[in-house]
Amino acid sequence: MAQHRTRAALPLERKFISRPTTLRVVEGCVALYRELGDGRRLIPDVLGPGRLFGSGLVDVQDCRAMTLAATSVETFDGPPQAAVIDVVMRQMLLRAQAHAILLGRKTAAERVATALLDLASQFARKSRSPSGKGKTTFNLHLTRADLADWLGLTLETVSRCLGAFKRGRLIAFDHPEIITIRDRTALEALAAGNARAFAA
Amino acid sequence: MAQHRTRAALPLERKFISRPTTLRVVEGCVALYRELGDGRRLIPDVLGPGRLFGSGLVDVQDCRAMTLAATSVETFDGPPQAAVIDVVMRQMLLRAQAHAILLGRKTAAERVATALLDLASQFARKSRSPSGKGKTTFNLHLTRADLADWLGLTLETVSRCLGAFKRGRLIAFDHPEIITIRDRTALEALAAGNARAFAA
DNA sequence: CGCATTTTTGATTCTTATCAAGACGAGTGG
DNA sequence: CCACTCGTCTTGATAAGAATCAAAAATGCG
Repeated sequence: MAQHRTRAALPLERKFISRPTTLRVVEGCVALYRELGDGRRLIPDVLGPGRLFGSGLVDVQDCRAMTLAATSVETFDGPPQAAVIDVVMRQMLLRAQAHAILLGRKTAAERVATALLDLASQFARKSRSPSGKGKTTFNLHLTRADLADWLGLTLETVSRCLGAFKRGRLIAFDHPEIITIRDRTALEALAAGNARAFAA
Repeated sequence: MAQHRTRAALPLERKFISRPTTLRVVEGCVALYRELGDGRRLIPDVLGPGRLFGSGLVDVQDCRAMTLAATSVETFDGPPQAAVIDVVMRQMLLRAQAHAILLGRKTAAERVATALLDLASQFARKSRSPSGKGKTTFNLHLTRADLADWLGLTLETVSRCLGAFKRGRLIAFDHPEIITIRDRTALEALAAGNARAFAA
């Protein structure tokens, strides 16, 4: 599936990637983003380990990519195989459509719940202690502002939602970047649009 | 580019398409849509003549398609060529990302302005009279409710925006479905996010 | 010519954005 | 080790934008 590849080892902190190649996230987190003329910014997708991106794939047009943590990526020398492109594009499109629903028709709380579940699935640590059933802990690589630009909200609203979830025992966190999911069922109900609770 | 094709001639009015084939819009208008559990609905894309869609292409997952006017489509017998899929997917992804920005970061007026320009480019009538410079007239195949579901708004807000544009001489319409663009420049400025005017 | 659907318009409410301080944490230099 | 500072996060008060509720006007259809 992969052509000749080189480990690029970019332990960049919030550096920018603009080279025209295809890349795969090995560890860490990459966010695609676009800036409007004025201050507005939008992050259409957040990529965890295993996800592919690069020119001619995803950041079509004028999207840029930025690493949000100590991140390493592999580069592919030639253009990737057509079959690979197809699979990745399909996944991107699927995610884009799901995200469109989120942006167009979900409340703030529903958006944050959806985001938490997505990030948990991409960044979950395997260390689920014997006691923890369904409890997942993961590193939220995004700041509140990044989350806001991903979810079409403001950073204050994101913070309020996370606070409300914490008070409601859906999640837990001491450090604002290390999140534990305590009640996945409730989060999923929220994300799906059931459960009208937890206004920001 | 096209394989053996048959004119399917579906002069359906808001009928539903669910067959697993690849289709091309010949004339009329097709909207892809998804329904959430409760009443909420979202239209991720609206397709005019020339656009391709169908299974394994666009309405990936559980998107459905619906015709919004007397519409005819061609069907392709086999699966389309890989190159065709690639081009179409790329276009869809591009549009999806642009739409994500609209949904995530634009005001109601900006969204409606963007939609009008998009629809004008897809459905413009060639009959630009000698006097009309830049004036385009087109048939808005979508109802206000459809527009709302496309733009992540309510039908009332859409109606108010259109009314505001009409009063501001940006557009004109007597029949609510036949729209004429009178000031394309202003609309484009609005759509781009400049010009803070015309709150709903 | 009614009847049903869509559109417009108005009044009000709600959610979220905006504005404004603080609080917390990490890193720096004395 | 301790101020100091910068960036992020939290929290509160207020405001703006769009949703909701409600009811007319158009429009289209049988």
